Amino acid sequence: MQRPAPLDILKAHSLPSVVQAEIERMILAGELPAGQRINEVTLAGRFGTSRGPVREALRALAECGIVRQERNRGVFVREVTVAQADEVYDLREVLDEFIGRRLATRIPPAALAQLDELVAEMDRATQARDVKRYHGLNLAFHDTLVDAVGNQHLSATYRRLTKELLLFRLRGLTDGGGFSVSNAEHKAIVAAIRSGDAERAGRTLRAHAADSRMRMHRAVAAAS
Amino acid sequence: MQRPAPLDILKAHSLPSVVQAEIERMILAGELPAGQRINEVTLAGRFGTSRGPVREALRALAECGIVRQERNRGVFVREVTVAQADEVYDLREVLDEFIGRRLATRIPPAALAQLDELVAEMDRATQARDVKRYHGLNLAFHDTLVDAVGNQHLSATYRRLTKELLLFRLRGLTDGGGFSVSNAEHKAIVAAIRSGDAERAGRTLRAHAADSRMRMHRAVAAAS
DNA sequence: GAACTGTCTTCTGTCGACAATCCACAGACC
DNA sequence: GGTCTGTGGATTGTCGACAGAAGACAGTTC
Repeated sequence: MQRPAPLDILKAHSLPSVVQAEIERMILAGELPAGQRINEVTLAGRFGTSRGPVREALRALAECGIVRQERNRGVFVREVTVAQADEVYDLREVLDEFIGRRLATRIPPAALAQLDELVAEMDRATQARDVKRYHGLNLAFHDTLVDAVGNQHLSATYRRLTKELLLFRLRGLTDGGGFSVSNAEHKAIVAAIRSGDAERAGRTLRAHAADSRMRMHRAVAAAS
Repeated sequence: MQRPAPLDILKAHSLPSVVQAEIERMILAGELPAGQRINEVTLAGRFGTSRGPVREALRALAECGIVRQERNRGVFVREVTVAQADEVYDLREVLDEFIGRRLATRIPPAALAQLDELVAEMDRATQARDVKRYHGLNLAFHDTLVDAVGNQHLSATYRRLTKELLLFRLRGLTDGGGFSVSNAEHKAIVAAIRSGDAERAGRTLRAHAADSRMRMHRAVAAAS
């Protein structure tokens, strides 16, 4: 995954693009709570633009499911239900298994090294009790996995689903309960991939996704 | 999958929505060839609106990958390369297998009946040598399959991929070579699902996707 | 006291206009 | 003759303004 030249970055990022990215960041960071109504003029004022670019950005976010649009009523931060999160987990299990099977037979050495590094970092974060850093590393770990496959459509699909799950976790229950994902699972994943056994790697990654879903259900049950 | 009340349809379909749907239709119908530059004023004139709604529609289409936006240069109908189509097929195989496994154990009777009906219709279309009708029925067959799972995220993801493949086929080679997909495969799929054997149904559907990919490669090879 | 209705405010939906940018073409220079 | 540069037209990016719908509030009626 090579990144474009610095000059292209400035040219590609039009005003609506950066507005879109910023709104998405605000939502995923929890600054705009789920269900919250989004006021166009307020946002435009915050960004120092007119409503046009804001509307285009919101339209794009609506298309990828981050916000919901109601005619003549405005846009709202999408509220993800438990049932919908379950649907997403169904897909994630399938995609994760695919990722595992593929990587077991053809993972780029650089990606494998990066996974080792991330696991080590997560160990350090665990020792330092740095939950926030651990969480970030965990996301990076899965991003590295999916990108290592080298299928951009897969990466895009996976990221879309991940965002939705992130949105769901913001729905109130702050899942934050410590190091929810044990690093041992991550080590098992890397080991399975390194073994070259497609079946085993696929099974391990699918189990990881299933565990994640189980934790979600437990958190929901505990909150209600 | 219940459809909204008639009143909601009018209320939900805002002007940018219908513009978006119409542009998408024009592209997927081949009226706007791949790589073609899209002129905003022309489109706005055709729809009798100003450029605002058209811009919002294009923005949404760019987000779901139908068109490509270049800053200060305009939007172009997306050109799908063979490599990208291959990526999509990788995903389709995985999703199709999932669909098969799920449906084998829990397909709604109504959906199964509809599949039977569609297969019968395709037989009739084959006898009548109605290629266009057969193609439409084929799309409906797969739509019915994916929707029968009852996972809206799966349906949305699958449709996105299908659109991209449709876009690819429009790229010049008109795949049109008769009844490219044998109805025998469809019958095998329905039979496998009806048997309740998840393994078998998954395998059958995955093979169907793989065959589709092979046909694509052959068409490309023949065209070059 | 509760429900209904009319008005008022706020916000979205849409439009036309202006500025900035890019592309094509013609002319000049080497 | 080929390449570079300057100009003109066309198109996009952005803005401010107006019309219309939705919701809130108060007044009225049963």
